[in-house]
Amino acid sequence: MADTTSVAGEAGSDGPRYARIQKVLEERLIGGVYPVGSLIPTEIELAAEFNTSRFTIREALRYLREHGYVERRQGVGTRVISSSPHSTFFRSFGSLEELFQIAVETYYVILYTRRIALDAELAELVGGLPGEEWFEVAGVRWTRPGGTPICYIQSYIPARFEHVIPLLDGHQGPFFALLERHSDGKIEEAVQEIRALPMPAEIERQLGLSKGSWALQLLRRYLTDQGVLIASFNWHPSDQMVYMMHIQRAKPSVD
Amino acid sequence: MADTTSVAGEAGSDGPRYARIQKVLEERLIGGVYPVGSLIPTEIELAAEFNTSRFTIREALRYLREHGYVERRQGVGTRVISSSPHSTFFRSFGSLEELFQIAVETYYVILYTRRIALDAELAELVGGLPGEEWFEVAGVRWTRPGGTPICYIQSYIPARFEHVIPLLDGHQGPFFALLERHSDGKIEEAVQEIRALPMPAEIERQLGLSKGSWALQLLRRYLTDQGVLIASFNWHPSDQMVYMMHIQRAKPSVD
DNA sequence: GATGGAAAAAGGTATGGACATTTATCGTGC
DNA sequence: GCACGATAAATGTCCATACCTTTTTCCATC
Repeated sequence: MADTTSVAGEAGSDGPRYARIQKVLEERLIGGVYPVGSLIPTEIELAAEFNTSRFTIREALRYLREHGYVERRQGVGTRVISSSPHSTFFRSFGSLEELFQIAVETYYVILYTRRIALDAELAELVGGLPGEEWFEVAGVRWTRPGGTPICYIQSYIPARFEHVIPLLDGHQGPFFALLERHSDGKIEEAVQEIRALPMPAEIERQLGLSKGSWALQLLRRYLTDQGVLIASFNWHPSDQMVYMMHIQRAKPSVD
Repeated sequence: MADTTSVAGEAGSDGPRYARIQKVLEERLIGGVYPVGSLIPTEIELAAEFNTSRFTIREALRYLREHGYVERRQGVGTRVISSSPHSTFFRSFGSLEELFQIAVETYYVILYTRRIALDAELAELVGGLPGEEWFEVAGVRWTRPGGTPICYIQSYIPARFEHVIPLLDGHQGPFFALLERHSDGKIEEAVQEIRALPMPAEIERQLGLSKGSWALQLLRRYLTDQGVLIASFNWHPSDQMVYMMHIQRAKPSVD
């Protein structure tokens, strides 16, 4: 009866121990034993309950975190954020997280920069005045250098950031964000608006694009159909991985 | 000089040790020091090289695996499968892996089953004869129970599998595959063809679908525009996680 | 009451060891 | 030559322990 290797609430003895603990905890999360918003017991407590080591508990919790059940914070604890799993695919895809991923995990190549005068439509889009002088920066986002092109992007930068434009020509990098750090530590973003647009045919030819992957087709079609998608990226260089992203539609979609 | 906490090839001392080792190994993978197809040094060897423990090496290798650089097999070693990172998103989405994920990570609810006679178009689609008696099974795939509907699916099953049809009515489960295991161990698949179709409006109403997430919109639009997408799933119950999937277009798309 | 620092609590990182399980290989015996 | 078993090698799992870092709490001080 009291098999020392058994796990409370889980009779089966197949597979590694952390997997069984994982299942037990998952059931508790789904069943509401650990309500959304609450803190679950600490690693030490769980290790005591399941009569195992902290290592094993951590392996189980790793799964729960990667499946979107909990978030963990040093000094605080493990908080329940969902009572159901989110596949990586849908969790990211159904929210802004996916675009966040695209922003930080992909590769941006700038094709050209040019000085423009805002027309009426652009002025409204970027929050400027018609006739005002801005810079237009065009680029293509890739899955990785030499990988699959994702979308064609036009960004708009106010003229007061003119001094950064030379930095842009030929820029290639994992992402694209222009920031100015002022003496008081405040960070100002140069790129005001980024439009993801259907890729012009000539650019497609120029880049020698094969008829793209699903990712390209889907994303491009979505962005196209939505009209315009505006995204502004903010990057905090002081922090290793703190990115913030705000996305809004330029015009309400018909839905 | 010979700081014991430093890592070969990496001068910086910021962040945890495994993160620095991670970067060094990543550079070697990108740079071709560890060529694609080869086995990288074992955990023990790496631990010795970096003067650290196996735990730390494993943390670093975990990252490399999760980013698509290497695959690891017990009893064999760690093999290089790519010299560049693949974001989870694009790696899966750009290939069949994504649909594989959808197949195993989502939830299938069968709406109805009915007996039909093949018309000419269907006959060609499923590889039967016009007038032949088959079964049509309609269902909706969800991200999870009660989650987001992904697509509406019609499946076709030859009449000789009639005995399995009663099992289907009301079926709900993580995936949908009907298999027969013969006495010789051979496995035969009951479901011949699965069509992903635009969801009928009445079903949408019946299910009370909110205007869906991106995932729904994108996937549905893609499937719709492609006309018909045929997928056949094969499931090997003998193996815990061996799924095979074959996908082909019913009709050549215009591209 | 506001401030600052100490202390506690929690997860994060790391060591060193042990044993289990899987896989490939090699040799032996048939 | 083939089958089979032993063996070695590599990753997988697990333990006990220690210390670090972050966050919160709370108390003493001003």
